[in-house]
Amino acid sequence: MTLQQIEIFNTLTRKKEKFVPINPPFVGMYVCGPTVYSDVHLGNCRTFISFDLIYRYLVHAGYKVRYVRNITDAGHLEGDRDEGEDKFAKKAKLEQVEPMEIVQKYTLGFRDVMRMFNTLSPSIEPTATGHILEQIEMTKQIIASGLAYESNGTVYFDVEKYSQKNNYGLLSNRKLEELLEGTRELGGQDEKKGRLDFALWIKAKPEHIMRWPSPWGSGFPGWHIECSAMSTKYLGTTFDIHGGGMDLIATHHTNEIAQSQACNHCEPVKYWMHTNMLTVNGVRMSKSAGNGFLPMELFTGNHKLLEKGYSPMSVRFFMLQTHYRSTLDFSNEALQASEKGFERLMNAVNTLEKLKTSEKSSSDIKPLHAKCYSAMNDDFNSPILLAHLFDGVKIINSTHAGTETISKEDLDLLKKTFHDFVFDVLGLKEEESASNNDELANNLMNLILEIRNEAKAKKDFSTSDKIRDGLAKTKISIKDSKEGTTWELQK
RNA sequence: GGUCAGGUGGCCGAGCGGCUAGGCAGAGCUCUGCAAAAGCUCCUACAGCGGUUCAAAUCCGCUCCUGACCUCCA
Repeated sequence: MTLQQIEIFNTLTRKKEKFVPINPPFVGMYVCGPTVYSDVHLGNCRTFISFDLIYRYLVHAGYKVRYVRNITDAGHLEGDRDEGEDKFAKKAKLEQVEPMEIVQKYTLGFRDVMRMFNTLSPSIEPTATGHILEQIEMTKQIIASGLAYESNGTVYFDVEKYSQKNNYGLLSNRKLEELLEGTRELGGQDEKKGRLDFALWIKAKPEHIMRWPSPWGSGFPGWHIECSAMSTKYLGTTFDIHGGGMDLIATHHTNEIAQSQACNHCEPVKYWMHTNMLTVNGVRMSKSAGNGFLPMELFTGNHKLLEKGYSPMSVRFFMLQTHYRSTLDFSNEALQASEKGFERLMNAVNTLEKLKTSEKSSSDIKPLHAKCYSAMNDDFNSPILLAHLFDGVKIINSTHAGTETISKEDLDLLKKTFHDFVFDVLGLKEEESASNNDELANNLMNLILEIRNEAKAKKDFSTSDKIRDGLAKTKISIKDSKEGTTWELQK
């Protein structure tokens, strides 16, 4: 198929731009992944689900995407300013295990959650500890270019010197003077020369377990260098898309640009994309705020703010109903609305297979098909896409009810539209229920429904209603239609 | 304090100069033995105050409110 013309909101320019890959149809996309020292919370998941949508659409639109998402398993410190404890070491001490056991546990947990949300795996999922050499090499090159210096075993990036020839605050739209205002004065004992300088390599204290030899002694990499090193290694010195949460703009991505620029002497990224935050009662969900939801809590409903559990696909649908650059507020009501909406959409997808065709169509499917593409081409506007798909749902249900007609040709296009967008692009899927995967339940239910239909045929409605009410008490709902009676487990 | 986003109907959320999405909830009707599902119809909002315009939820100004970033966090 021909490539779709997509517009992407670029954080660099703060406006939508035509997406023109450096080397079409190939696209390189790097997304900052999780730091695996604890369970991912729902806010993290939102970002990865957003980029899953973006990845899926780019692939659907005909691009050959190399999608790289890192696993941060080293180098992050508690607290600020290159001091404090290593997060992994802290957690390991707490759980009395090796730091790498922490890494393993939460990496596997993260992948499980991503699988439940039906996200596609990245093409490459590199780890920080697997790329220590690359990070050391990059640090050496930055020192060689004169933009970093070693001080007592720690290597710092010289932000003020970098700023003489580059715009350090390019991505965050801040001036150096403004940034300097927000920092403290350096004390006499500081190793750093400048207040904004940040560490590329950090000297390990004696008790530090995760450490590697380097030209500057035994230590570990700084906070930001892993992404620069790994994106350069797998996508080149300049690549198409770099993504992450909006909270990474000011520090992490700003420093990433500076490092890559200092090392490779070119702008590392053409399009910077940032997803907005998930909020709870208007406040950002975060680990430090203690208002984080774990995916499993949401699925099971085992959380004090939840009335019930919600399935992974309902949650995915909930997130897709909001544009990735808007904040999304989390509430029982909103989740319940999404659950119902998702169900309606999936019911229509099933009904689609049963539709009978006519000579002529009473509505035109081609515009609907085109509008779905327009929605996604406009900076991946999934809420608009869903609105169009619900127009399609109405057509499907009306045709099924006999108030509309559809031709063979239009039905084929409608099916293709739904399959492409619901499954391939939005990444939604039918959720398993007892009604389609449990043979015993099926056999029992068939018998019960047969008895009920016999009662109905004899107009013995007290018996048929007794069966229906009894089933309802065990969370089984049944529906009578012209084609027969169906059943399903209530959510 | 600095920087930047927002404030849309009962709720969630698109739109961002004229055609006034969509989902959920609510009301009525059709279908049905009754339900459920589905269909049809109704409910029509853009924080406030000014201004620009033939025309503003959409542009400009002011006011109020909320949030984010500036410190680890997607």
